[in-house]
Amino acid sequence: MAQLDASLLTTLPPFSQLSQAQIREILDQASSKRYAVETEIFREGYEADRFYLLLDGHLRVVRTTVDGEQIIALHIPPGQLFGIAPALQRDTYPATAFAASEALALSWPVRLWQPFVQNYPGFATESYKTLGGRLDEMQTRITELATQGVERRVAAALLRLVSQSGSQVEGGVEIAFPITRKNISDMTGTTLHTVSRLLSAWEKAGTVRSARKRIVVTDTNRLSDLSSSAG
DNA sequence: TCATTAAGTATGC
DNA sequence: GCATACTTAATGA
Repeated sequence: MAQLDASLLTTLPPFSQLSQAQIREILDQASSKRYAVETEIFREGYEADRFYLLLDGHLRVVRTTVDGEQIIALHIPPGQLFGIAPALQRDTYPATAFAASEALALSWPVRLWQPFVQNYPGFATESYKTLGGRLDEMQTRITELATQGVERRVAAALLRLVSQSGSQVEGGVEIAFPITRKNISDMTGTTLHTVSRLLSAWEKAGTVRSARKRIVVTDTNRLSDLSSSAG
């Protein structure tokens, strides 16, 4: 898109090895779109006609179980590719993506995936690194679900959120998008009540500070202890 | 150890 | 003032 500056992409891993001319080409073929909070970007099971790059904001990627339960698969921070079904040899999206905060994304038609992979050095390897990282995280979480107690899982989830999507604030690091106790319970396989109790206890202990839809981790080391040992 | 039920308060359009 | 977010306690698997 003409109004987008090429410098938006030069620092991002999938494009960092490309010339200005190549980045121009890529931008010229992109559509950019803004998404309001809680807007659906694409839906699980639907034809994957485009792939995306998140420029700003955060996404929540959700899978729906047979009985209609929503499981939060992961959150995506700015700068990452998403909806890259073609990289998985899929023609439908494996999950539904929502804007967790107001978001801005570029997208391209899937038919450009192969040309991108072939023509742009580093694009493929960086894309697969992104996918690999997500796979690692999801496997870690499955293991946690099966083997660890709720407190450890919630502590680990908060740590991942602040490390991937944290912003520095006075006295700690805040999760950079609105997140509810229900959201956290949907990530960790517990209930919003248990998450609420844990956060209340941690707040009393000085480990976190929270308000409605906002969570600040004030003692990362303590959370780290909780996530790895009994506490 | 944790989910569920239930019954309340707080917060924000 | 209503819906949504959150808190807390009690009960029981």
